[in-house]
Amino acid sequence: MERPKKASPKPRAAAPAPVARRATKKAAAPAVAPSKKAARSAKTQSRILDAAEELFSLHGLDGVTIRQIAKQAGVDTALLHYYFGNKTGIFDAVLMRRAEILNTDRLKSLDAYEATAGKNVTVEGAIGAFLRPVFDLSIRGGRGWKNYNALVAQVNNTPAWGGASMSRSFDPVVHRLIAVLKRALPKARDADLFWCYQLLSGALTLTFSETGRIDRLSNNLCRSGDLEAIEPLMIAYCAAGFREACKRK
Amino acid sequence: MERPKKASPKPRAAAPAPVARRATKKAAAPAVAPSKKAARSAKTQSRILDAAEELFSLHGLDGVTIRQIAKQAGVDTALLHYYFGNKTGIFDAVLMRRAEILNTDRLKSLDAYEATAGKNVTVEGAIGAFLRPVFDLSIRGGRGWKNYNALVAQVNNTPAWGGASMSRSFDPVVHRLIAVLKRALPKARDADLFWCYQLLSGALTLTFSETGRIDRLSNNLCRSGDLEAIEPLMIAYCAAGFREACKRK
DNA sequence: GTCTATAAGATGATAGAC
DNA sequence: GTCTATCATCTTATAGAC
Repeated sequence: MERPKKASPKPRAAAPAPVARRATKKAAAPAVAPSKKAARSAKTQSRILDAAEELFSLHGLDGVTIRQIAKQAGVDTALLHYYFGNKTGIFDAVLMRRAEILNTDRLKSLDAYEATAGKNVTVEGAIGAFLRPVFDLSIRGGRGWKNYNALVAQVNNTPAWGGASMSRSFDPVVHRLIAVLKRALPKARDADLFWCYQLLSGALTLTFSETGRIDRLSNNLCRSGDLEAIEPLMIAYCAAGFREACKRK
Repeated sequence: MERPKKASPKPRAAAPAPVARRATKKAAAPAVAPSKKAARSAKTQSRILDAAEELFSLHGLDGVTIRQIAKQAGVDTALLHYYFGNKTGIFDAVLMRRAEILNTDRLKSLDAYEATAGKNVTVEGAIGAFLRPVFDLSIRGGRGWKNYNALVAQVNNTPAWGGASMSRSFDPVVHRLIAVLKRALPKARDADLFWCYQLLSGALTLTFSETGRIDRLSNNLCRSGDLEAIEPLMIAYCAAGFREACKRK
């Protein structure tokens, strides 16, 4: 987003950060009202983020206007600025909202796998523990998670607003995955493990982008949205890939 | 690109298609001038497409304005409309320009491999024949090919302007690849082959998007642009993946 | 073929009423 | 907290001079 734009004339304090201000509210207000208002506010913000998430996942950061988001969320554009400051503020909020949840799930999954596998860590097991949470959320988490994953696929492949966001969100948990994989592949070179992860990452994000291309390509033999079918196949594919590519020298 | 825009008020004949018009030019013109002019025109169009290719590869269709393209190409915006009609006309022209070349190279490569391998077709061989042309062009074809490949990576992962374009450009040669692979994996189910191709496609396009993420993730142990390093590793990885995933039932 | 000028409208952002 | 109204700017696209 480094388009040559008018340098925002008045760089006033970006967003009033309503959540923070709520704490400083005068205590004279009725006991029930504040929490009720807060709940309402949280709900509105959620609606805004849901709408933004869906639109961004379809058209990318620059393909969506503030007005479109506001319209789809059923609120006024001014509210988006009130809550999130500007357009990139909305975009970042969309990305952060679910990243933490996914990271927590993945770390728990890897921890649990390592604990039960003990000395017998396998490549399939490690990759499965890494992939299962994101498949679970996409399959059972509702449309929001599907939209989020499709958005991540775009971010992952877009230089301008891609690399940095992905690193910030996901690098720690990837390092955790690599550490587990090293127990199954003790002779593998670090560089090869990272390269293999990149191949896994590309395969994963394209799968979640669900563009419908595989449907056309296969004459409807495969369906983009059929995540149940692709999950076990992907684990087998990537595990074999890691094993083979990491035995080279 | 289905943003709610003013439906272009005057749907006049899109582009004057200057190349076509050249043929109908009055023959009274001097013998040398027409071809000289044509060469100049072709060069200008090339410059425009080069600029558009680079900007689109960085920011996507909606992240680039006609003015930016014109500025980078060193020409006036009106010229872009003259040659390509509108913005999507430029985008399509960018995608088509190199697609044919790449497809031809790939088909030749697969034909040559099948001819020399005879009965001994291997998964590595087929995938190598499919991948080598695109790696060669990216490594030795200059910056234009790098930009094009990065753009394809975005298109591949963007639902709105993704699935259809990719199918139109690349489905035939993918079917050719699958046909060759079937000779190495005669027992594989068609659906599994298509799914595996999707995993290969995601890995391939992310590699060419060169977002710099792998550099950060690996603390500069791997470099996004180091295609020579990733090519043999990718062939080994994907071949092992195909073999393993296609033996399931 | 290329440029100047401009139409016609969309966009991000803000101020201020309630 | 939410809405109305609006600014200043940017956008695509076209007409017409040369």
